[in-house]
Amino acid sequence: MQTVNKPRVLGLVGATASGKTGLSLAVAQALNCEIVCLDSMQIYRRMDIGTAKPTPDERAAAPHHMLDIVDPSEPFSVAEYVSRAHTVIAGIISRGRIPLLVGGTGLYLQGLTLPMDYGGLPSDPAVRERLTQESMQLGTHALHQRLIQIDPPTASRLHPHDVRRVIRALEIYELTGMPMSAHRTPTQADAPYDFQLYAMDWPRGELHARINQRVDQMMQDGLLHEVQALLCSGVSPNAQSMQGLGYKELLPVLMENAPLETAVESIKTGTRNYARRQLIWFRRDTRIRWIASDARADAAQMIVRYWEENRHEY
RNA sequence: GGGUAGGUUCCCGAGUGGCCAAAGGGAGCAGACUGUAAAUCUGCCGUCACAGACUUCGAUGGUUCGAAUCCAUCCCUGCCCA
Repeated sequence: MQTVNKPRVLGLVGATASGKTGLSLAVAQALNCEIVCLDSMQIYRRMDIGTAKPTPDERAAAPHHMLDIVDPSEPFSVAEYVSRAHTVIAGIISRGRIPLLVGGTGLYLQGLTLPMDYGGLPSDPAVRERLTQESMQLGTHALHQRLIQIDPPTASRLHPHDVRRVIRALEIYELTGMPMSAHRTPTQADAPYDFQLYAMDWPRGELHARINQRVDQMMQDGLLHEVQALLCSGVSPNAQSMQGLGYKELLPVLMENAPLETAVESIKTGTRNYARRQLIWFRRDTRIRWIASDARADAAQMIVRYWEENRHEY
């Protein structure tokens, strides 16, 4: 393939609560890896319990990167993640060690894989704001109609209700003068690394049980206090970080005295839904090797063996 | 024991004679996805040999051309009185 001269990168992806962290530590120690967080919420400081961030002990087992890199009151984006992660990965490689991506944010993996062409185009707050206003006044359908005029291929690809994407498509046109569909679409061949990816496969029912259990554990560990502390420190309830699972559901409990039980219940269902979306996303990534339930125990050894066997292939 | 409000498809919950396999929501399942992605959005969701047929709305029987909707009896649940 064309991956011959590309640096190799290990990756452990998959649904929440599928056991990525534990496995990552085993692999990292066996191969002398440095772990790179691939998670859109663990990047935030002071959000430890709700994001199931690796503990200090776990972090001591191997170097971790891309954790605690932004303040919860600040916004963050894929592109920002990608550019910082590329730097981190390059550093690890230059140190002669192996980068091990660990996390469940599919879009971030895609960003690392494919150059984000017009994705390199920052969102213009003014344009974004104006389009958002328009969508509220004229309705989302009106914006979609406009998109049909300027960029038929993208308009037909996007559902009229998908405001977020319709707005971004319009934004790209306004900012570049070129419709979204006219920009070139990056392919797998553009990937800067040779990825070796794994994900843990679980029977759906078992995964759900693990999720429920994990949420209960988070509550016991003081998730409510964590959210409260964030609010007290001045983080706005509207902050992007507060949209995270486990955070957004507890806000009404703290601010409006909503019942805790139902909030916890909705964290669980929200997390289950999220896991399903992660699975759907990763399922279509043919590079990923799925570790079956019965192979879970030897997963680390298998990953290590495979890595070493392929060392001299190029 | 008396009174009263109810029992609807996995859950909540509309529906009070035909337009009802039955609104809506949730769950579940499938899918989309390029600068908010733990987000945003879409589809399916009684069964089947599925442009049609079949079985459902606590149970049984009845009224009617026709009932989840009306009547009778019975079973169960909440609340109030005793």
